[in-house]
Amino acid sequence: MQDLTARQQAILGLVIREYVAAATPISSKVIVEAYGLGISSATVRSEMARLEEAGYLTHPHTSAGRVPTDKGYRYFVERLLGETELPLAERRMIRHQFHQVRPEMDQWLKLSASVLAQAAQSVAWITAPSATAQRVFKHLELISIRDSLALVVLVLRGGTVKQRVLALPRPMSQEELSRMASHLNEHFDGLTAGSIIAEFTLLTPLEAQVGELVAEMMGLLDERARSEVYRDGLINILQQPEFAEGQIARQVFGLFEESSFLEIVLADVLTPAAGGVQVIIGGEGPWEELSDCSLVLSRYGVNRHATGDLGVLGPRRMPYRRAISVVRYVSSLMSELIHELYEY
Amino acid sequence: MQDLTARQQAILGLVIREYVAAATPISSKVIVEAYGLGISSATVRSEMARLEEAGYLTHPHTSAGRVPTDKGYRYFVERLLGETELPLAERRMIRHQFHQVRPEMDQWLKLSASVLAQAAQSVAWITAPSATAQRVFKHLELISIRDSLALVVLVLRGGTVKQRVLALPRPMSQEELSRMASHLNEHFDGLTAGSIIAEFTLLTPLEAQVGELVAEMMGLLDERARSEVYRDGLINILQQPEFAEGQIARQVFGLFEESSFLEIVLADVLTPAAGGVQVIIGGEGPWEELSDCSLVLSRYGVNRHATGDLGVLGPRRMPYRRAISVVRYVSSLMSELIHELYEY
DNA sequence: CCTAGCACTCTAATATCGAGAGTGCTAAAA
DNA sequence: TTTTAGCACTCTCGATATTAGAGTGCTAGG
Repeated sequence: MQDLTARQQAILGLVIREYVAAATPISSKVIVEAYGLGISSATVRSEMARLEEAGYLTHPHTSAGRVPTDKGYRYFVERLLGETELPLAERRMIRHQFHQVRPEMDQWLKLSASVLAQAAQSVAWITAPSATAQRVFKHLELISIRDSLALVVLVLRGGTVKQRVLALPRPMSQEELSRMASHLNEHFDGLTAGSIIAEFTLLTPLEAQVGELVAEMMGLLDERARSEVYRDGLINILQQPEFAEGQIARQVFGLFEESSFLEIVLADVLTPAAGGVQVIIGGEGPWEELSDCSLVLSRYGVNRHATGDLGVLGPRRMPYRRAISVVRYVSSLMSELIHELYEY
Repeated sequence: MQDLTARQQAILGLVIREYVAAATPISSKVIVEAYGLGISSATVRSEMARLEEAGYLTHPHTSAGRVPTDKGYRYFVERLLGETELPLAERRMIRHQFHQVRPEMDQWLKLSASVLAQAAQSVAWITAPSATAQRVFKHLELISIRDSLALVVLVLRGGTVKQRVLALPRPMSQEELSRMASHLNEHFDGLTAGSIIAEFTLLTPLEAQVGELVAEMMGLLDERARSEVYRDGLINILQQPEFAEGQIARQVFGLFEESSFLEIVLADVLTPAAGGVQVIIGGEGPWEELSDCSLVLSRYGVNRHATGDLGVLGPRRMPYRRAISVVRYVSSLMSELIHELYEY
């Protein structure tokens, strides 16, 4: 396909801008009235006809205005977006919010989802960062909850903390538990889950049992973290006129709630091009049910150590520039925070 | 109002049953065809007319079937419900699910919401149990995450565990931290948040700083827990024909997402009659937006120690018997689990 | 007191119609 | 060659009319 003229680009851009705002097919008249290009509606019409021929616009029916096609949106996203960095004021505000909350991962995740949803006026989600590197034991603590119930607190190198309740075979005092913990700390220091299991021969049966739990916690981290998805702005999608009739909304909703769907997105789309912001427009993705939706997503985190995914989902008629900006910014902010937290 | 005859009760019950199932006004014909009472449709009609006169049924318009009023539902819930215990098989299944997950509060809460939503085919929510009794310090652990960042793990009497990251004024080794922790454990053992603050004069500035954090964690527990609400089944409400048009669904949705709303429910409704299952039908509650919804809710937990709230929200046309059964059962199950956990 | 029968009412679905918005084309103007 | 004014044409959308039928209320007879 040969490229569009500057005027065609302008018109395509304006049609998209208007359509995103109005959610109704855009006529040539609207274009000339709203943005006085120095041309008449007839000229706009003929340009529109050419854009339609080239596949960037389409017609719901003969006497209706124009609507962008997937190809049109795609061109817009790739060629006409211009500056996509979030304005400084907004960056400041978001950053400020992050400094307001307690410096803990779940707070950040919740806030990320909220910021994304708010800024893009779409549904937003973010997965907890999961380690892509081998997990390494750092410290273990055993705390008596009551007679034969103890709390295992596990700290990994990098600062991840996990806790789990352990039923003891017999009542044990805090002193006993502390002794056992310090013994295990000596043994396990700097080891991975696999090597911990190899140590079992040197331990008492009870210690081995704790070790097994520890290894399990280390191993399970990834799966568990992956299933931890924070969502926000579900209500936003109901506001959109394309989902006014519950039918479609319900479908999307269901698909989105299903956690497996997100895993597939990650696997299929994000892995190849980790880092940048990905945009999936309407039917481009392999999901029938999402053919009326667009996704803007990105991977965040520190490569080879801890990464997660985040993004927003909205109608095809999405404010792409805004969505891309905010996804990019939140993604980089989260990466930064993780970097700080892990202090590599 | 004088009481209904047995036949009127039967007809009222059948109308409600049918209406709940069909979501469409119920005619006299349907009643005699579906449930052959030994009477004709004309008789049913005249009984219906009397029920309408008495305020239990209503007419959308002259030539439509009957629909229950709030008063009709109320009568049904209070007088016609019969056995409301969940069938044994179902109780077993639910209990089994609870024994499948890890014995941790957040797992239970998540599962509760899911079970409620599933069983009542409605939106379900549950708040984390928050202590109504004074919190008492049990144990503290300080774990080095990296140079000048430590993890504070706090265990309260009763088994609640909370963790928080603490920025240290200078780098400290694990040994130093452990020493400080054991020192603080001696000082704080068995104290409440208030008494902990009184101890500060006997401590080093750094220890006092940790103590302050601990006191804050103890004090904040309630508020924090209250804001922790688990939801499930949001999709179910979209299935209901009364919410087919996004408008109303959106309203309810928004109200429900707003956490403040739940607090009000708790305060207004549950406090007076803690324990039993409460049913709020349609416009009975003070919320304009929920005039088309019904709530079935209950408080769970161990009185004066730790209680939370749970419930389901659905259209007025709700399967009350089922909803009440499952709310009651899950509530009692959670109470039991908490009781076990706290082992009073 | 119950029921069969019937007139009456109101909805919901379908068809019809006209207004208006918007296009595509053409012929003239730039 | 490109732009524009003008106009015929098309199609949707909302309003109105029409109709079928579901369901009631009433009455009179069992």
